Amino acid sequence: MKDFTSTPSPVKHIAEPTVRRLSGYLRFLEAFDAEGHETISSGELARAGGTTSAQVRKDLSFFGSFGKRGLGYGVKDLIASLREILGLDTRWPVVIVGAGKIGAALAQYRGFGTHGFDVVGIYDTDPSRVGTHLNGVTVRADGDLEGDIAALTPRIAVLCVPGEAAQAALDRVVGAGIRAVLNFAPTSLVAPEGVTVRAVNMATELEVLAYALTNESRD
Amino acid sequence: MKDFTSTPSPVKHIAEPTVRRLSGYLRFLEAFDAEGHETISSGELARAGGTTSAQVRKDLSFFGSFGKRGLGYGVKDLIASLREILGLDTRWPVVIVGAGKIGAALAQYRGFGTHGFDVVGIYDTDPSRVGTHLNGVTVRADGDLEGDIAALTPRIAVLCVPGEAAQAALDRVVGAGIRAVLNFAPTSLVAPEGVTVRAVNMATELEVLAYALTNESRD
DNA sequence: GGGTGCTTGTGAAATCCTTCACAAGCTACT
DNA sequence: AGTAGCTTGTGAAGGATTTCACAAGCACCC
Ligand SMILES: NC(=O)c1ccc[n+]([C@@H]2O[C@H](COP(=O)([O-])OP(=O)(O)OC[C@H]3O[C@@H](n4cnc5c(N)ncnc54)[C@H](O)[C@@H]3O)[C@@H](O)[C@H]2O)c1
Ligand SMILES: NC(=O)c1ccc[n+]([C@@H]2O[C@H](COP(=O)([O-])OP(=O)(O)OC[C@H]3O[C@@H](n4cnc5c(N)ncnc54)[C@H](O)[C@@H]3O)[C@@H](O)[C@H]2O)c1
Repeated sequence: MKDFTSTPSPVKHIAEPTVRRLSGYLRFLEAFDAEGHETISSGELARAGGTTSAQVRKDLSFFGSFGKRGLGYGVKDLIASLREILGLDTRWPVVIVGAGKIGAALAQYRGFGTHGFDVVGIYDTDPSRVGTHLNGVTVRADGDLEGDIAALTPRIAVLCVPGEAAQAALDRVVGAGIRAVLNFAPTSLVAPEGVTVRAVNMATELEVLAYALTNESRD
Repeated sequence: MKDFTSTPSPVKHIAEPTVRRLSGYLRFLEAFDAEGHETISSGELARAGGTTSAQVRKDLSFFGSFGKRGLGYGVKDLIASLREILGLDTRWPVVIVGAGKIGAALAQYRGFGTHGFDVVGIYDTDPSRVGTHLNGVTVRADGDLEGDIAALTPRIAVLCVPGEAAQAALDRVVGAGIRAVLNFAPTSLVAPEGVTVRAVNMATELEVLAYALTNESRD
């Protein structure tokens, strides 16, 4: 054991790849649980997550001891622990900015809700879209954004506006108090310190694939 | 200079994070070029890409010397070099499997085309969707998949089918010769050696944000 | 033509992440 | 109760990536 006298919280600093893997473990465990399994070994989790058993154990050991030696991990227990670690023991209200093709698809995506995220508002500048219904949520005018964020206190915003409008949309949601943003526009945004911005960039994903195909030379 | 007598190709092995950053540089450079700038320094690129100037220079130095000391990098030259490195000096035909909300949004996404990827086919099992047009491409029956892949020789497939159907869809496109896949279903897939599968997982992205918010304790 | 100010390219150091290897611990079975 | 067979948890080693720091090079100006 280390000398933890100066760190009251048990968590020091977890790298993003680790958090991504934890999320992957959680997703597989939910399916595994639905199949009726009671326990799982680090090796099985590793195969599902595309990593190694040692990596799985290391990842989990950052947060405590969840397994039983000789047996493995209790599936339900591990799900609960991972949910708590990831901050999913509460539901997260989310706003979507931009009700175009991608914004609408996301608003109607049920996977959001089953993972603890609730779309509480979706906003668009186009008057012809305002007032339409998407999966129970009504599209509202973008002028309502600040007031709604103050009232509904979502902590995450998803940006689905055109690239030219993305930085302005980010500035607005940040100004309204949002500190975590998922950006679908293919623009790199600058955010103030303390605001986490993650980008989902289709072009980058395809380019990584193109690179892999171009350089598939060896083993 | 190193001793390269045993490596005919100048590229040894580039980590995926590096490729991702290169893709980001390229995207910013295209916008920077459109604004009429002639040159850019590693520091400017770093700020846009959320990294450091040393990182930018290291990333580029894997592939050669593209800059001029005291001046920076020629924007157009660097764009051309990055395109070649990433394998974007040719166009990539792509097939989409699943013409639902996400598949349709992607098929109509113009950003695909402007980055060198052409949607040459989109497939669905639902007879009511087959025959509809999306951005100039007609939805075809999923039975046409193998024949079309043989005829059109796309090398990348994008999976937009429900989670239960994703592994089967992967197996089919791989069987038909595809070796690079972008998966939107929230399922972890197993692919044979030599096939690159990348997953875009909304739940994971949001969970990383939730984790960041939950542990936003320290800078 | 020499000096000044910037910026690149790159070894070396530092940091971060992954893999290895094994003692410790649990269960089940004889 | 003792033993056999797995599987976890974790220091230590190993690799990989990032950061540091600085010499070398170019342009512009006086
Ligand atoms: N369609 C895709 O598959 C896809 C894929 C990846 C990324 N993207 C990106 O996602 C973004 C949206 O794409 P899309 O295909 O949904 O485009 P879209 O044109 O269908 O939708 C954009 C919507 O944003 C609205 N809008 C514009 N400015 C706004 C503002 N300031 N505030 C609120 N709403 C605003 C528009 O009225 C429109 O309804 C783009 O940046 C695009 O590059 C799209
Ligand atoms: N909608 C979103 O915003 C969103 C976001 C992230 C991930 N996803 C994932 O993307 C996938 C598709 O989501 P969606 O919202 O577009 O669902 P959807 O139901 O609108 O579309 C799925 C489509 O796939 C077709 N399909 C089913 N089996 C098929 C097969 N074997 N071959 C070809 N086509 C087949 C269906 O007919 C349907 O048209 C799902 O796995 C979902 O979890 C969706």
